[in-house]
Amino acid sequence: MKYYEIALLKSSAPALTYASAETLESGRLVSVPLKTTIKNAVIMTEVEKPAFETAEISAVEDGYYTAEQMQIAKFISAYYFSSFSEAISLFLPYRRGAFCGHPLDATHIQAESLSHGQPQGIAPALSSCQQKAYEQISTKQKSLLFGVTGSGKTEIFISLMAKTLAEGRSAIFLMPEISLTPQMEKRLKVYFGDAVAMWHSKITKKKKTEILEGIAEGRIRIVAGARSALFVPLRDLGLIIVDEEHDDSYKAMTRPRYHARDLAVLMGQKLGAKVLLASATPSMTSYHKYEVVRLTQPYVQSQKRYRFIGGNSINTQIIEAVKQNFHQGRQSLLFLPTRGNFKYLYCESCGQTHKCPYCSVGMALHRKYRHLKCHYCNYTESIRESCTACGHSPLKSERMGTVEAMEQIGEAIEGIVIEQFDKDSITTHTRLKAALKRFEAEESHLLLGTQMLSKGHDYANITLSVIMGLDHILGLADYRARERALSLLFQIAGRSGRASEAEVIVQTADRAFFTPYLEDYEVFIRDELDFLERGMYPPFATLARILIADKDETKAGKITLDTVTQLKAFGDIEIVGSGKAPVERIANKYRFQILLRAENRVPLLKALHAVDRREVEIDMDPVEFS
DNA sequence: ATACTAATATCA
DNA sequence: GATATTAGTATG
Repeated sequence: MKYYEIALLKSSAPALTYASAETLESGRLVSVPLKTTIKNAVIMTEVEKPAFETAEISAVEDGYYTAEQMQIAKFISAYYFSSFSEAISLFLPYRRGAFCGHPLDATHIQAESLSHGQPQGIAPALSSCQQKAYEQISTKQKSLLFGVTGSGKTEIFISLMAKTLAEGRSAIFLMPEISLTPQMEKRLKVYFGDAVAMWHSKITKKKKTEILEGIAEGRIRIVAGARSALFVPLRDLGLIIVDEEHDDSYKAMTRPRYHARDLAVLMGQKLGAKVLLASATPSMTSYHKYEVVRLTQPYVQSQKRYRFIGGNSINTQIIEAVKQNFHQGRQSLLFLPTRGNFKYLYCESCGQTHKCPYCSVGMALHRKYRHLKCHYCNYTESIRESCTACGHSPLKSERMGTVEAMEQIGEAIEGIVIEQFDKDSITTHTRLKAALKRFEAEESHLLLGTQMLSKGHDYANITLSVIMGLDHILGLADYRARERALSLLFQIAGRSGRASEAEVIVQTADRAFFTPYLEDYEVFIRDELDFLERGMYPPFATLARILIADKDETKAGKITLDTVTQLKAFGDIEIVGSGKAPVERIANKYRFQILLRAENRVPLLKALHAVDRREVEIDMDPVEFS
């Protein structure tokens, strides 16, 4: 009998020991009995016969994790403070393919796939600028492609993928959002046909099984999609592209709290694959850490005129601009960071805002559904006419949202058709496609929405962009507030990339912040890196956030204090702050946080591995501080 | 994670 | 005192 430590899949349980008569390698997929059920698990290491009773492994399954997958999972569990089980569960195991279980022979695949008659590997023609960038990228293991919207990054991506395939290797293409996948799928299919598969959480189970089969047989060689596409079992990985690399959606908000961009870089190094990060508004960290390849000359020349206006809601200036543009038969875009009618109700008499009973945040007004809704826990209640605290009536509505903006503009401009573009309205793939199709066909005239609008590719014909609510982002207690506000402005302005002339209206009280940077994001990056260096923020330091949440406020407070006390013993880390989280309560749990900083990750990891992790959640390299 | 157990709240 | 709900713990 041999004894093995195993990690259960899809579980947070610690390593357990099982017996088997067979010799099993690390990474092997098995099933084991636990309590009354059979669970999937992965072999970690062989161990001595333990003192306690052991059960026997019930079956050896045909899948396995490679040594590299096991090593990367080990890294994830150590760096992002998850169990090994949780880390390895991110990955999909390899399975014996159609080639009798032998590692796939690269030349074999190529001959196979080319014989299917797909238009594979025929790269697009590149402009001289694109060609230059392509060549620069080719010589480097990893690099950052910095190019404005409409500078033709996609052609470079496709050329790199074509080259990778021609070398008999495979590629992963990451995008920050599922909503971006359809457009990219269309473009990739033209060049790579059935060798491309899209992968994200909304792909059905059946489809995923099919794709995994295709991967195992070597038919599918490019996987494109959201974060989870990084973990598919492609063989001979030669290229990982992370598009819109600045986007915070790459950071997982549940355990393991990994950053897909950072992990892509690590995996590329480990697997000998090229890594390309790309953005029109690169993150400060990537700009600082990686070699920058610039794609300066826009593919399509687009002149932008910026106009700054005051106020904090739809005003005549906005109405007039949209109306004029509409009457000229052109399309507009309007961004604001709030959903519904209003973000909260405010009592002018006692100064209270109407709060969710389970969270310490205001209830948003959704007039259409005749209710108030908490955007943190989704609790809803009927609309209040008077203040809960003092009875004063009526309540004042604050911070306009998408629905309210639509109503006001719709009333003010006769005949305008507005497309609501936020997650209340775009709930499915079909709706997304329909909205974009209507807009493309010019059946609608104004795209009005939240963050969703900033992502994605060009919306054909937009000649006017209105950006509201940037001051709320600029005012966040977040060391990246400036970056977030400016990159958002650039991303939204970039949506009108194809129009030869476009106006951008920015509603802000802090015009002085934006003006110096409008022509060139790189000017901002240099200033901002200075600012971050002086303030000792990433990339010049490493941050970690500890989150404590409990129904019992006293208990949560005590855990926070105890943890702080424990951390004080470590002289080489700084406790930047501790106490109540900015959102004190969510779903009836009281939230506390501790923010830590160190010169680099080493002392931080050392200290954090000493704290009791049963009652706290550790978030390395946090991007969210609420 | 999940099944099982101990502890505590709820109730006739 | 019995039963429902919740919190805690071990799982191999």
